[in-house]
Order: sequence, then structure tokens, then C-alpha cells
Amino acid sequence: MGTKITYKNAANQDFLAVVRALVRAYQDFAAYDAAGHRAAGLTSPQADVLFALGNTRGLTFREIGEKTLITKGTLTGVIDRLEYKRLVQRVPNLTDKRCTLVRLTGKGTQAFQEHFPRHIAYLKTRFDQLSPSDKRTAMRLLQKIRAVF
Amino acid sequence: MGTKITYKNAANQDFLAVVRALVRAYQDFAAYDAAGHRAAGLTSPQADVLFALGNTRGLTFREIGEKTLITKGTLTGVIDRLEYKRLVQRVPNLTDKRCTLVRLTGKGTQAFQEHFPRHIAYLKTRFDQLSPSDKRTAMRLLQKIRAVF
DNA sequence: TATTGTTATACTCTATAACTATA
DNA sequence: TATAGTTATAGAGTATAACAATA
Repeated sequence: MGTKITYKNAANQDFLAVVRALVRAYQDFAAYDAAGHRAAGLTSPQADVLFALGNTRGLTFREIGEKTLITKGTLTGVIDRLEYKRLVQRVPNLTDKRCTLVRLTGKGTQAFQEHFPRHIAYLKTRFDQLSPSDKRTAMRLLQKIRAVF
Repeated sequence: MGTKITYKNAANQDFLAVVRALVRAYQDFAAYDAAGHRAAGLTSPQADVLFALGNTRGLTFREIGEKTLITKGTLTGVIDRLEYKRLVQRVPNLTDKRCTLVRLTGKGTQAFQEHFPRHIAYLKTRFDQLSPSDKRTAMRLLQKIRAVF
């Protein structure tokens, strides 16, 4: 016989297993990722900002906010702490004086060039335990999940 | 011809697409999830704790910490705020006086019984846009990702 | 009037470690 | 000595809104 269609099935909560799997996979990844950044003296949001700024000649707060999903009020604090560490600097924007450009300092560029390849290799050791097919499928499904939100 | 094996392929960074997909899928889910809890006056960690306590007769701090991945120092503050809202209460544990049990109050039980079915339905409207096959595949792949960490 | 970034407020969470009471 | 929870400290992020300078 086929699957029994009952009220219970209509209220099927099997999707909760997907939710749990998503949350746990992300949490374990995020802990591993944050540990890698922390070893370089960076928090995850700080690393996100440096990553956004790498290979650019400077971005405005609005642009950084769009890339990192950090809201402007919070971003001021994150940039303050990166500036305190001499990894970025605020640069006045001449064409639109409302905007401030943020760009990597020499030290920030060096940190970006040293830390990020190392960090990517650090992540790669784990993700490369998945087969190419698994990676393709995972990416496809994760994009589908994202699309429903 | 088959795939060319080069140094560049050996340093293949295709896995970064999986990382990005995982992060974005989770971030979008988490924002949606948190908005649902916030509408009920709860932060995500607070909701996690209520969810852990639901349908139990009380759990110790250690048990709640294991279920929610919240460390004990943080958990004291989370429980404080839930207790202030009269959703949980601390109950002395007679058998081992080092432990404190935390359990839902009547108000907390009511919040659990009202909020959680509503929240699950709220999540279900999104996840049920995925086919049963996509959900199974997503769960399988997310578990594989988790397994490498 | 709208936009950009800053500032202020209040809250929440994290990590870490010292500390108290109990086992 | 080990464990459970509390407290203290310092740092970090979030949400929200008012604000000044600029467009």
C-alpha cells in the first residue's frame, strides 16, 4: 500500500529534521570558522569586513553593510575596533562628503594576504572530505533553502 | 577529454561556494526564525531554552547547556531574564544540592504551548516549499557537512 | 527631503576565570 | 578533588532612534 494520508501526515513535521540539520551543520561550521579567525586575533564580523575590503580600493559603510549584513550602527563599532588595530582606515570621500570610505591599511592588506589563504586552506581540509558530487548537491539544496526565505 | 588535472585544480576552491551557500541559507533562515520568536517577546537563546524545557519536569543548568550549547556563565543570564519574565523558575534540587533545576512556570508552559506550535507552523510554510525529495537530500547532505566538523 | 554615518541607549550574548557551596 | 552554578570582567553585537552634515 502507499503512504497513508491521515490528519497526522497533513500536519507532518518532518521538515523539522531539516531545520535541525541546518542549524547543527551551521553551528559546527561557525565554531570551527570562528576559531580560525580568533587565532588571527579577529572576530567573525571583523574578518567578514576585512574579507569584503580585500582587493578593493575602499568601500563606503553602506557598501560594507550590504556585503556583510551588518547594520550601520553596529558597523561603526566594528570599524572602530579594526581602526584601533590599524587594519583599516577611514578616508574622506571627496565626491560625496556624506560618505566615508574604509580601506585596508598596509598592515590590513598584509593581514588579508596572510590570513585569508591560510584560513581558506583551513576550511578546505574539512570541506574536501565531501565528494565533488556531495558538494554540488549541497550547494544546490542550500540555494533552494535560501530561496524560500 | 576528461577534467584537466592541474596545479590550479589541486588548489581548487570550489568548496567556497558551498561555504557561501551554507552561510547564506542559515543567515536567512536565522533572521526569519528570530523574527518569529521576537514577535513573541523572546530572543533566540531564550526560545531555545524554553524549547528544551518544554515537556520536561525541569532540567539542571548543565542539561540545558548541553542541549542548547549555551555555556554556564551565559546561561545564568539567560535564565535570569526568563525568570524575570516569569516564564521559568529555579527550583532547589534536594538530591544534589549543587544543582538547581529550572522548570517552566504555568505562564511558561502556556507560552510554550501557544508559541511553539505557532512558530513551527510559521517555519513550515517556508520549508514545505521544498519537495519531500529535496528535504530528504538536504537533510542527508547537511548531516554529512556536520560530520566533517 | 533624503541619505550617510555618528552617537546614544538599552539589552543581549560570549568567553574566561575566580569563587562558593556541595559532593 | 571535582562538580554545579554564580559572579565579575571585558568585549562584542543588535535594535532603535535621534542627530548633524551633505546632497
